[in-house]
Amino acid sequence: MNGSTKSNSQVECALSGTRALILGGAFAPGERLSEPLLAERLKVSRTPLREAIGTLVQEGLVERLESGRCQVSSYSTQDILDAIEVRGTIEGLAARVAAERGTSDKMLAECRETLAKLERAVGDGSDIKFARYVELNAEFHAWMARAAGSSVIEREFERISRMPLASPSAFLQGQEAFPAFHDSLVMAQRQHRGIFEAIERREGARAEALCREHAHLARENLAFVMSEESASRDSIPGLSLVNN
Amino acid sequence: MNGSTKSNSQVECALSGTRALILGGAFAPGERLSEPLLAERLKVSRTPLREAIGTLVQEGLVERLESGRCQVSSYSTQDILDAIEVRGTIEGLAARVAAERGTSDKMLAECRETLAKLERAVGDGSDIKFARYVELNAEFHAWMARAAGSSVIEREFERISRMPLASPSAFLQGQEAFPAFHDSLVMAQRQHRGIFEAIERREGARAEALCREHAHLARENLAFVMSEESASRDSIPGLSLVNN
DNA sequence: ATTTCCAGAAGTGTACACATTTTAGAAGAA
DNA sequence: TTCTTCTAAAATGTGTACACTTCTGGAAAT
Repeated sequence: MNGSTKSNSQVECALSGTRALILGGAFAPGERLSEPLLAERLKVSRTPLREAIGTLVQEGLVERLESGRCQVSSYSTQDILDAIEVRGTIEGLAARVAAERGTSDKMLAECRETLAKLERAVGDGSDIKFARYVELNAEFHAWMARAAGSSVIEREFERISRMPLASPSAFLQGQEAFPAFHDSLVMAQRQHRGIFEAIERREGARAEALCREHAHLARENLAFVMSEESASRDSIPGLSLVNN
Repeated sequence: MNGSTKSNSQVECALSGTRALILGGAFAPGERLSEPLLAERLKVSRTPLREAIGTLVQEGLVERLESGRCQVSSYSTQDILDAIEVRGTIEGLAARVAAERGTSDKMLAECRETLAKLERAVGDGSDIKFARYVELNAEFHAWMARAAGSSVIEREFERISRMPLASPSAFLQGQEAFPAFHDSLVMAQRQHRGIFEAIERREGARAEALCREHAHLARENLAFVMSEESASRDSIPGLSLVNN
C-alpha cells in the first residue's frame, strides 16, 4: 500500500499514509484536513503529521489556507496538461544537455539494456507486459534525468514527476483493456529509441524535440482517460483530484 | 522580494532568519546546523524552527543527512549554471505558452509599462539606476511567468527562482562599479523588448529562444563574478555557498 | 425568512519534556 | 603515534499540554 517504507519513522508513516489517502480519493478535492482526526486515523501524533503535511504542501498535493488550515488540492485538466508539458520541457533539457555534454559509455550501455528489456516487454504489441513496461519506462525516464549529469536538473525532474498525474507512468497503470493504448506504447517505445539515439549521436536539438513530443503522448492519454467514463478513472491514483 | 515579513509568526521568523544567516554567509557550506543553538540565536523555540528547516530543505538551501542532522548546502559553479539554465528553460516555456495561447491586452499593457520604466532606469547606459532596475527586472520576469496563464508554470518558475543565485536578479545587486555590467544591462533590456514583441506577435519559438539567450547573460555574469576576486563576492547573497 | 451575534466546539501554533540516537572526545591498547 | 573502545554530552524525534484563533450552529432581533 504505502510502498516500501525504508524508515519506520513516524514522519514517513504520516507522509506515505496521508499521500495514499489523498491519491486514493479518501478526500474530496478541496476538503479540509483536520490534524487531530488525521493523526488518530494514521496512528501518529500531531508533530510528525504536521511535518508530513508541510511536505505535501510543498509538493502541491495540499494547499494551506490563510487561516492556517489545509485543504486537499484540486486540479483542472489544464493543470495536469501543463504539468506534463513542464515535465516534457525538463526532460528535453536533460536530454539536450546529455547530448551536448556527452554521456559515458557506461551510462549508454545501461540505457541500451533498459531499451532492450522494454522491447521485450512490448513484444509485437499483441501481448504487452504492462507491469514490467511501467517499471522499465520509469527507469528510462530516470536515466535521462541522470544522463544530464546535473544534480540540479535531476532534482527538478524528480520534483515535477512527483506532482500527481505528471509522472512518466501516471496513465499506464490499469490501461491494459484499451487496444488504443497498445499502439500508444509501441509508438512511445519507438520514441525512446529515437531519444537515446539522439543523445548517443550528440544531437541535442533532436533529443530535446523528441522528448517534448514524447510528453505529448502522455497529454493525449490524459485527454483519452478524461473523456472516458470507464472504470479507469478510479484505477489511476490522483485522478479523483481532477475536476473538469 | 519577500523582504518584509507579512506574518509575525514564529515560523516566518525562523524561516527568514535562518535564510538570511545562510545567505549572508554566517555558516560555511557543509556546516552542520544545531537546532537548539539556532533556536536560541533566533529567539524561537525548536518546533517552529524545525518547520522552517524543513522548508529550507525543500528549497535546497539545507541538506538533511542520513543521521537526521542538517547541513548548509554547498554548490559548485556548475550547479548554479545549471540552475540558471533550468530557469531559462522554464521562462522559455512560459513565454512560448504565452505567445501560443495568447495574452490579454491588459497583460500586454502592463508589460509595456514595465518595459518603459526599465528603459527610463537604464537611460542611455551612462547613468543606470541600479536599485530601480533590479526591481523592474524582477517585475518583468514575474510577468512572463504570469503571462503563460498557468499556475503550474508560474509555480515552477517561482520555485527555481528561489534557488540561491538562480533568480533573475541574483547578480545585479552591487555591480554598479563594473562598466562591463552596463553593456550587459543595455543588452538585457533589448532582449526584454524582443521577448515581449515575440509574445505580442504570438511568435512562440522566437520568444522561447530569446528567453534562453537572456538567461545565458546571467550565466556570463556568474562567470564574471566568479573570476573576480573583488568585493562583489561578498555583496551577493549566497555566493559564499559556491565552492569552486 | 433573513441577518446578527454569541458561545461552545474544534483547530492550529507553540513550548517543552523526555526517550532514543548520534557524536565527540578521552582513555587505553597495539 | 595510531587505532579501538567506551562514555558522557549533545542532538534529534516524538508526544502532549495549553494558549489563542477560527469555525459552526443556533438563538435572538429585525
